[in-house]
Amino acid sequence: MTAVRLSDVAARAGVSVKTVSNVVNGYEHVRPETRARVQAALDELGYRPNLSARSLRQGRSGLVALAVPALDVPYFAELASSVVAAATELGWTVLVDQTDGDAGRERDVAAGLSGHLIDGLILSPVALGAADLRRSERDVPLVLIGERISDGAIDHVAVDNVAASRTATEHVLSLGRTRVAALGFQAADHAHSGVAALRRQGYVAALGAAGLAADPTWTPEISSYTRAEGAAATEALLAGAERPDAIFAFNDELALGALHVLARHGLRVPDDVAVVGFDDIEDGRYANPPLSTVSPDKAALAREAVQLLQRRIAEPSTPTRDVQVPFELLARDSTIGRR
Amino acid sequence: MTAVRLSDVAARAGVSVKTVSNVVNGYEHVRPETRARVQAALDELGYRPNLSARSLRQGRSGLVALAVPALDVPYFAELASSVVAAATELGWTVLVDQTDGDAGRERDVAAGLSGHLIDGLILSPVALGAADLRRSERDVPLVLIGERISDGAIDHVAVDNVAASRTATEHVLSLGRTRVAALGFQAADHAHSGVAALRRQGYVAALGAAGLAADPTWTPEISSYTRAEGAAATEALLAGAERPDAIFAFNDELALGALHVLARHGLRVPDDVAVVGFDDIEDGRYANPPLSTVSPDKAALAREAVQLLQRRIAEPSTPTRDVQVPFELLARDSTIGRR
DNA sequence: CTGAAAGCGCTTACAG
DNA sequence: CTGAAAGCGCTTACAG
Repeated sequence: MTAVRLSDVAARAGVSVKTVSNVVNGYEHVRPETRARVQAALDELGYRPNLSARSLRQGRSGLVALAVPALDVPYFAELASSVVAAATELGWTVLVDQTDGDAGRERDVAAGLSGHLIDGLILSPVALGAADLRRSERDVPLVLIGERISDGAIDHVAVDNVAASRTATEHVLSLGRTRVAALGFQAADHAHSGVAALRRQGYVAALGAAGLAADPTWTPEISSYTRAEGAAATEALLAGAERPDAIFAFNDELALGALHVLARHGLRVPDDVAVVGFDDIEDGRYANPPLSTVSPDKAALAREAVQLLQRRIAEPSTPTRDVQVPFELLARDSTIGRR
Repeated sequence: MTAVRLSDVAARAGVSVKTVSNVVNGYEHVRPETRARVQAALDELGYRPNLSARSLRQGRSGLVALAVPALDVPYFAELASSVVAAATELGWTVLVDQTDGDAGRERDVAAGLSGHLIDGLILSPVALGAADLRRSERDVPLVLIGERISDGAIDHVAVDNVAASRTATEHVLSLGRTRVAALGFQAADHAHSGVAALRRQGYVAALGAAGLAADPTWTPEISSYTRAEGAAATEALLAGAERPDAIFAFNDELALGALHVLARHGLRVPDDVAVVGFDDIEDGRYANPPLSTVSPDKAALAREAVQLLQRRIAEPSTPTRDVQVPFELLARDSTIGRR
């Protein structure tokens, strides 16, 4: 709590505050011997700048926020980790915030985290649509991540969910499966997030191209993308008259729940039922059997989001961009068996 | 970027800045009609306080930091989620930081996150010992979480790792297993964290009480607590002359790696090998088979940490405390089979 | 290359 | 119950 101020350092070094500030901020034109004297004083006193003061003065804090629905959801945890890494390289400190997928929290966060504290925000929205976000009196540079809810009015980075979902469906179809259940359909009032609708679209398109129609009995509605919901929905599927021979889960957690229930029922994966997920979270790689999945390039997602934000902060009125990052289908044991 | 200031609101409402400040901060003695007029101006202008200015003035920011080694490690992700929830209840905003288990980063973070920006810090150290932490010129209230590296000089909250580890070991011994391997021993120079040493202690104690000795062939050294390491160590165990009939992994990720390899080798869990982990991460609940584990009360851990920090911030010189939170053994299929 | 001084937006004694 | 003014620690034109 010893609050060493710039002026303390200045007194010690026998120079003005301005000169100390110059040294601290790496300003070029300081005489070497002055610099050395100031640096010595800085070190002796253990000076560290007061960021509140600096931020008040400059109008920038060097803080950016990342807001995700939940930190304990593996996908978001992995994403957060990547974003923090990418932002740290730029010398930013990241304030990670948890919205719980709550519209109010998302709005608050989009409104600038209740204060002129952050220079920018990367938001993974669930509850809020593009319209809400545009309407909200934002005064903070914003980049949306992971959802194609943007209508072009806000910078946005995501994977092509429709194509990716179609690829996953085609993968199990190519294995000769014809009764392909989908886990992830949501009732209209839950489907704000967009992801559900987009992945559904890809699934239906792939079925259609194969001359198949989506069968409502194989597309149970679920309320959240958790293992528990995946397990419950799979139980329901298995209770039906005919058993699916493949399950495409719209995220890995749903798939892991499905795997759990299939094992409980003594069904073999993939022989009886093939399972493919989406997200490529680490859990899937070590599941029994290892989970096939669509792997979005999370590092690219994070990198692009941070770059878009940097650009937006530097030039607030630059045209918005919509960046797509690549994905890849990882065929593991849960669809193609032991290699 | 419309930067509405207190003085703008004051002008609009026809009162002084002081009065607006009083209303914003919920000061009691403001005449109701004045309050109403100010509130109206506040709403119309969409005023939001500048936190940098407030923090500069008050010396407090309302920000606390949580520093964990990695956000994408399930245990820390779940812990972070709990801490954020507990802190939010106090009206704090949490800045989550990732140290990568790097000593330099931990030191920086302990030194106040490079600026008088945060009011306090909850740190889950890996690389730094109590001595380092005490020595570092800290000027920020600090609470340590999860490791018993504290020597009483710093507030600390954790589970009783020795007792918990002993309980896990006793559990498999009580099932009649006698060749109990342990996954989690670390070479001395990796064992900074203390957790490895403490859990090892509990394991050895339980074996000893059962008249058994720890056998080096069943306690392979591992370098990190990941699924990959758990898998590799289990491969090594299975390559040995005699097979263990139980594995106690010092965390669930190691255990999940073990489960993966046991399945690959066609071994039945728990019939051939029982497996018990530590941490109770969600992945374990849906593993095949579901993973028995020691479950520390993470919510309590988070709550206590936040309370200790609140107390330390309010009274910087209050005596340090060492809080232990309860744990519970969850016996699931991986040790006791299908119920 | 360096200094003196203003001002970022807020809160808080101090008056009234 | 309300106002005028100082000051938190910094950066930045403005001089020299």
